[in-house]
Amino acid sequence: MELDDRGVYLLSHLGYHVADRFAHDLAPLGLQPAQFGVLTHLARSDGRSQQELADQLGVHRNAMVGIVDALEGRGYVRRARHPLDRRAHAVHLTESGRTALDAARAVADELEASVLTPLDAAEQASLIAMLHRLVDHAGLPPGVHPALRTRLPRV
Amino acid sequence: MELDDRGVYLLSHLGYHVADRFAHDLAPLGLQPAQFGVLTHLARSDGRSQQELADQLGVHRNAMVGIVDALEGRGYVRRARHPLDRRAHAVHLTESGRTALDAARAVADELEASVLTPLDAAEQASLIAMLHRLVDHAGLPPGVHPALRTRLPRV
DNA sequence: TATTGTTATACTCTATAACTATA
DNA sequence: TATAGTTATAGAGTATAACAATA
Repeated sequence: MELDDRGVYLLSHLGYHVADRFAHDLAPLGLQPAQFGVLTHLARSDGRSQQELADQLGVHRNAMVGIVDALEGRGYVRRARHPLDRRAHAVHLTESGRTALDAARAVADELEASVLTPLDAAEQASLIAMLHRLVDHAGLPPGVHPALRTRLPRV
Repeated sequence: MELDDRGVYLLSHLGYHVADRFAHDLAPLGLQPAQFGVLTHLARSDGRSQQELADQLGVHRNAMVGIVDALEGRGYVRRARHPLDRRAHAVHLTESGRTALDAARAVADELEASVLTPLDAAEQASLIAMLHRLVDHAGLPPGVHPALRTRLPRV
């Protein structure tokens, strides 16, 4: 049995490749995958505290400081007073953050199309459905995974 | 479009998870993924130099020193004089190295079965065939991928 | 002059702890 | 006493450079 015939090998190989390409394609927008993750969460529910964001992304709150710093430095989010807890910051998506998120999503769509090119529409749907079942079975929490944790594109 | 519906997201999420579990399951054998990779290559063609092994695994020769050190320390390989080049070492798989490799392959088989449990035999074959096509299309070199580069199981 | 294996160094990342201000 | 955010520190991991032996 060759390495390349194992599903686990193919999955991890392809998974790393895709995560790597995503980080690389995202770089021109000044975004890292983890930062994209934060923008995504904020788009669904704005004004989260850093601790909440950290929990949702599966990172430590210490690391979230730097992520929010970077996003704020680019004007993609702003820290505001939290209405219920004066210890916490309410992190808000700005207009340019919204624009950046849309651009990042376009990058993800292009990558998706590029990676899945060899499959026709029915095959793509079938693949995604099967991957979904595997993810569910593995008990992986939605929206949180190690590739989003850090990772700069290597030059 | 939710994150979880993207193929690229599912692929990277699952890929990282599988690589992580493999490293974890391999640890009791005293092997890291990269070391498993070296044993696999030696099983196919014994007596390679460290430089050749480094090329095949996609790591730097400096890093191969430590990998071979670890394998030699456990008695899984031995460094011998290279018949053609006195600068180089010929790395040979030992009997216990062969045993360890077989055990590691069993670990990989168990992981494969565990991960793919939700799919019936036909679906598994279909998934693997599609992944194969995606890997080929992405131009990923066989037998070399980042997850095999290092990675200790996190406690 | 280039290459193999090796070692040492520097750099990056990550994880932990510690501090403050609130609760 | 516990928690949110922050900062500093230490530890691990990785990459780069430099060296001796040989080609």
